[in-house]
Amino acid sequence: MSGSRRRTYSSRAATIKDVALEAGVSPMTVSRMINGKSIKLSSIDKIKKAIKKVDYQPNIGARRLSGGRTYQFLMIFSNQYIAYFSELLIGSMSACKKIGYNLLVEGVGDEESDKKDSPIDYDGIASLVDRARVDGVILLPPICFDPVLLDIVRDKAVPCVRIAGSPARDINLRVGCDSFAAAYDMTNHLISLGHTNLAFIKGPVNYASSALRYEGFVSALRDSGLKLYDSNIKIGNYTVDSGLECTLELLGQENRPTAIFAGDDQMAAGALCAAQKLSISVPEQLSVAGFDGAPISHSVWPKLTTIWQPMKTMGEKSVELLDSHLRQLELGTSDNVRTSMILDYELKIRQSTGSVPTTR
Amino acid sequence: MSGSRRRTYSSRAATIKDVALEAGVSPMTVSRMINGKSIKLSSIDKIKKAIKKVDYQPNIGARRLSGGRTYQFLMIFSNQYIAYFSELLIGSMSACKKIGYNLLVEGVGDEESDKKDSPIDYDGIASLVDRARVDGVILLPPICFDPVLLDIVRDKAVPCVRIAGSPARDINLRVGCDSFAAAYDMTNHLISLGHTNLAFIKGPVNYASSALRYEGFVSALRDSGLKLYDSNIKIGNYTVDSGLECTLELLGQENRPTAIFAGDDQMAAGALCAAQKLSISVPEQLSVAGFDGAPISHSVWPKLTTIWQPMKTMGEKSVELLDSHLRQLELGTSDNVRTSMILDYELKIRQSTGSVPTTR
DNA sequence: CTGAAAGCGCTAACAG
DNA sequence: CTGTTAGCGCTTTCAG
Repeated sequence: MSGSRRRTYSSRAATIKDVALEAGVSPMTVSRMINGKSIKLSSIDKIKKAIKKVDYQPNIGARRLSGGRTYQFLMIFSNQYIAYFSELLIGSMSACKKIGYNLLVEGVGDEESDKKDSPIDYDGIASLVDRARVDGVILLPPICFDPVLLDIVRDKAVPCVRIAGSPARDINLRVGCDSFAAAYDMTNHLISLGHTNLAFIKGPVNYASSALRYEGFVSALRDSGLKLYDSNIKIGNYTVDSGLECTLELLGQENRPTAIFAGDDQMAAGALCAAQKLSISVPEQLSVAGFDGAPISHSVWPKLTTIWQPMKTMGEKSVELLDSHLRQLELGTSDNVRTSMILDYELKIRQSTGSVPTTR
Repeated sequence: MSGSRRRTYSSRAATIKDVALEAGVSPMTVSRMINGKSIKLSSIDKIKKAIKKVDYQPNIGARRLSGGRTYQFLMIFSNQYIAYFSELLIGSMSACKKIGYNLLVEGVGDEESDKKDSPIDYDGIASLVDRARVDGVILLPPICFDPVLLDIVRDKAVPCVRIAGSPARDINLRVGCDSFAAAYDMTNHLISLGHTNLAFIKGPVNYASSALRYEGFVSALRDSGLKLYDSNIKIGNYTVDSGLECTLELLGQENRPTAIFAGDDQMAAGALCAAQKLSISVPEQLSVAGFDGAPISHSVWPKLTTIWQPMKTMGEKSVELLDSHLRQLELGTSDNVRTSMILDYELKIRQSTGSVPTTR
């Protein structure tokens, strides 16, 4: 008969009491120390040693139960882009696990039809985005541009980090890449290949990222003294089909472009489809570039030249940012500063871009 | 002055007490009901209604603190297929949320190179797959076929559900689709289009799903009295590149097939690439079919005819299966039965398959 | 089959 | 700066 009280499993994990006993202080002092509250004289060392000695790890369950925090973060994403964000999700989950947090994930928007104007269940979200339920919110693009959602977050006054290419509204926390610079770089790559007649497929006009990417394109053109034809600007909606249609239009005109820079990889894949339909070979007769480094970018042929973004890291950083913000809030450290964490992107040159065709 | 006691935030979340009050029973009865313990007379209905009315959701922290369970499930997947499983992941997460569980997600295998034989960190996994840490494990393909992993799970004696097309080893819980039937159906679709010279690209030989899909293909051929040429069977590894290579070989031979059925959508996409490379138009000169209904299947052109599987539902069901198994264990209900939950697939006929070419 | 009592590990509130 | 007290929401005893 094993004399264990409850679980048949191994020995009980160390608690704050064990640490207190070992260090010769009260449990409360240990608790404060762990939470970085006010300062203790010299006992700080004793406690640290005690923690190590008994191998103490806080019990989230208990913390959540007693403290004001929920130890939960909520990530909100658009169903439409779920496959694209899986890496980011994994990154956030692993970061959460590290700091003893739980990650809730909520998809919004209609999965079947993205035709409708606003299929977002704002009320449902509002009930989730609440300090009583979560300590913080992570907003993924493109819903991080949604004004209604932004209002909800501000009204609920819950800490929030946006994963986006630009600052916005009242949300101070952000992690992202420099979309402008990335688009600028990509455009220069195209220009360095000899292209002078470039086209751009923008994303939806209400997404800030679309604008930034477009601006980067325009700036690079301007800085190289190249002309930008109005007819070379199309607007898609980040879907393969829209990329296909826009490209069909682009290639149907006289003096058609020799390089198409799509605002994202989906549309770039669509551009590839269009080229195929018209029997225009890529990259020999047409260069196509994407943006995002999405899985699809290496599932098509030719593989897409694109801007790769560190999705996993972005997921991790967003959680860490939220956590450190929370700590500062707790300590009362003033923290009304905008914090943007800008990560490095990578220009991935693959097979979909090449020199400008010589035969005209 | 708002009279709230602790948090300045909105109203407190519903507890078991609220439910008890609403239903007119003691909290204990509610607790028992939630845990499926012994049966209550008629109050079972009242409690159910009360739960809905007050919008009650169990507090994991509290449960974990008092009970012997960890209220955590662990999902293990292969990094390589992360994008494909995002839907499944979301399904599992939402199911977990519903039953008050926390979902841990662990990716295994090298992300960069899938060349190495076995880049799986078995020791790391072993320390996670432990009753003391998680109440159950969900194994995704293809790692759910990994013998070492299967051994670990059995040794740790932790409840486990596999998402797979076939039963295996000592793991009793499974959710999946009937891969054999699906492949059989797809093959018949191809045959009904008039094709008589069909090829198949198998997945890795050590995956049970590969074998089943192949068997379905072979059976359909046999049942239609069609001949199967050895040269029309190729083996890929579920990547675009392997699909491309296999197809190149397939189309390079004399008397080449008019339809290619790839074991998954990635390889089917590769087949499309190969056709494009050889200027063979799909579906006019060649039909291509995939399997999985992965995101990529509608990102390519022409869109892939494929077998769609209800990934989200599979994710949900896997959690529910684990949960009900746990309940039965707790109740002492004998439960050494194999439980397979087989979900419906759908044959999605899209643009990559068509009638057999008339011009030969 | 049901209820009451106790306690899981931790932290907010209040004293010292 | 520190300790005491109480209680978070739930489940495990243990009585009815």
